[in-house]
Amino acid sequence: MEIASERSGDGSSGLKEENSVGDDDGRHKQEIIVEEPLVANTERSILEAGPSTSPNKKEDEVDDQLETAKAEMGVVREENQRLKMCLNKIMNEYRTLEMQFQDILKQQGTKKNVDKGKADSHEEILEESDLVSLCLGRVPTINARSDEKIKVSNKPLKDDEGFNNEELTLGLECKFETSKSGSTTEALPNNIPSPENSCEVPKEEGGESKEALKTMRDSTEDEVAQQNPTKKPRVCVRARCDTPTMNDGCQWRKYGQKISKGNPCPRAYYRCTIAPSCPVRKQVQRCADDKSILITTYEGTHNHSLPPTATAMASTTSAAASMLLSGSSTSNSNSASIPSATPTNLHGLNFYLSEGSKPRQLYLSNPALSSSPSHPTITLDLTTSHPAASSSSSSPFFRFNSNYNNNNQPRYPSSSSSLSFSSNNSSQIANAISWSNGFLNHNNRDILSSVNFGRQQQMENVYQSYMQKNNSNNNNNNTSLVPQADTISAATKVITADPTFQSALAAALSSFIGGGGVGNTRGSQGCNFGESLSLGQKMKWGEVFPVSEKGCASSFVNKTPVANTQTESLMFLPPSSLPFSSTTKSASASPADNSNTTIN
DNA sequence: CGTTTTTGACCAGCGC
DNA sequence: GCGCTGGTCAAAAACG
Repeated sequence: MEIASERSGDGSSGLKEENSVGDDDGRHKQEIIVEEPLVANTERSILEAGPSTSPNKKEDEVDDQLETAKAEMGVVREENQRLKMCLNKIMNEYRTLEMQFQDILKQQGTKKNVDKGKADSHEEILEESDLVSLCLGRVPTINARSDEKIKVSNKPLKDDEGFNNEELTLGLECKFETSKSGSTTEALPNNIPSPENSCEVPKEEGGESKEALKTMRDSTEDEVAQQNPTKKPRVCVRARCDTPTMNDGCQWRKYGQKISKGNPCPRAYYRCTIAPSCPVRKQVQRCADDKSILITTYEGTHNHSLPPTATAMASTTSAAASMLLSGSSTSNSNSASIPSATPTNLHGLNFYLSEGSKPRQLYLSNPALSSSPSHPTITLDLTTSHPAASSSSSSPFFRFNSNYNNNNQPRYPSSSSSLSFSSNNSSQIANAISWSNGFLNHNNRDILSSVNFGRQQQMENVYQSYMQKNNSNNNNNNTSLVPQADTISAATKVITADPTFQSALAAALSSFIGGGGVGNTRGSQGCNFGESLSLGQKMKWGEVFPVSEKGCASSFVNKTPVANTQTESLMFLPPSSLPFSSTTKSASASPADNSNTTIN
């Protein structure tokens, strides 16, 4: 379309010729004009070539060539006529199909309205998303808007971009949306109830579908919170902690306490006191089954600057919440910083996250907590005793749980598994996480990238090294270099059952994400999530856990500061050892139970 | 004295 | 409409 227009602009004679045909459709003109400059150039070249021959012959030749050219033009005109008719036919068919499609959509929307008693927002949202899918796939004849949509389809998302960008995001997230209407090819395999499936599309905002769509596109829970305060996304963190609260670096003020049903332990309500207007709140409650597990639920996004120690958890929760908000987006490209990976058999949602040209993935395992269906909740499980562990993997280090995910079916094959905290054997990669969040922070303060804990095979190397280390410590030098599967499994259990390891890992992860620092909260008697590693912002596992063929590195903390804080790529590349012997500044995730994180 | 915590009351949403 | 439950408010108490 654009090429045709440009070329037609060059050949003005061709344009006149074409206009003389009497076309009544400008679009058709442009399509057909593509052929015209060639004819005009031919004529021109013929005329220009004339003066080199004798006058009489020259005139005859010119006349012949003119006649030939006219004949050719006639042929071209006929061809143009035929093309025009074809185009008209195609356009008519297209319009008919479009009308039929819209009728179908309207019928579906009407059904939904009848079934759910909800207002026009459904229909409008469907129409919008449908519009996007049509635009992305249609022949370039619709209008300038569709062209713009296609043009912006590769641009990074920005909150303040206009409607076009919003439509872009819609298109990218059509998997979630259209799965609601059952018209997508990549709908969630999960048996997710459709109202939940749409994630953060505010459902009860009838008549404000544009706002709702924008909310979804912006992928910030603040937007959602403003429009729909009752459905803020929540991020639930489960961690073993002996202390009343988990120190996440932020300042909290307790404003309430309740005994919730089904749990003898009271639930405490805190709100952030760093800024008076900060909307962030958290709930802290002990797990009823295992009181050593502290369940901290975060809600909202800080609207103020955070101390360094608070950025860890804030970024984490923001990332997780935004994952919920953003749902899925792109599915076909890999981040350059993420190594290629084997296809994974993941038991859970596979969230594809996109930060401009850097899509990343997050795999969510099976749902374990769904305490509040009205709140989209994502759970970061830093424990190993969770009941859901047995269903997805033996003992994953980390798990993300989402109450939107209702079965165990893998969603997408992993094209770029970045973090594989698999603790199972080679046939099963249970939890691969590519975790990033810089794009999730609407204040653009905490720009983080991916956390790559390597792949499943690499974790086996961890086990091997760990076993080797253990064997070495036990003066048992007869061990095979390649442990058996049950040995690996046993080692896995030992490793993951160690709360020190979990806390250290949590601390490391949080520190990687947030940049770690020194805790400063008043009531910092809790587990330290933010006050943890002061690691560099860009690290590789090979640096953190120095690769050694047989041995165990003495320290896994090597600082590798990076100047560019906007691309804090955290990659845990193939580890061949698991030397969790902490050094001075390392891994004090919780002063209560893991001030010295050493696994022996 | 300022800040935080405690705790009963109140309100809203939801299911029956 | 009623009751249950989760969440919040606000006054009083506690703390540093």
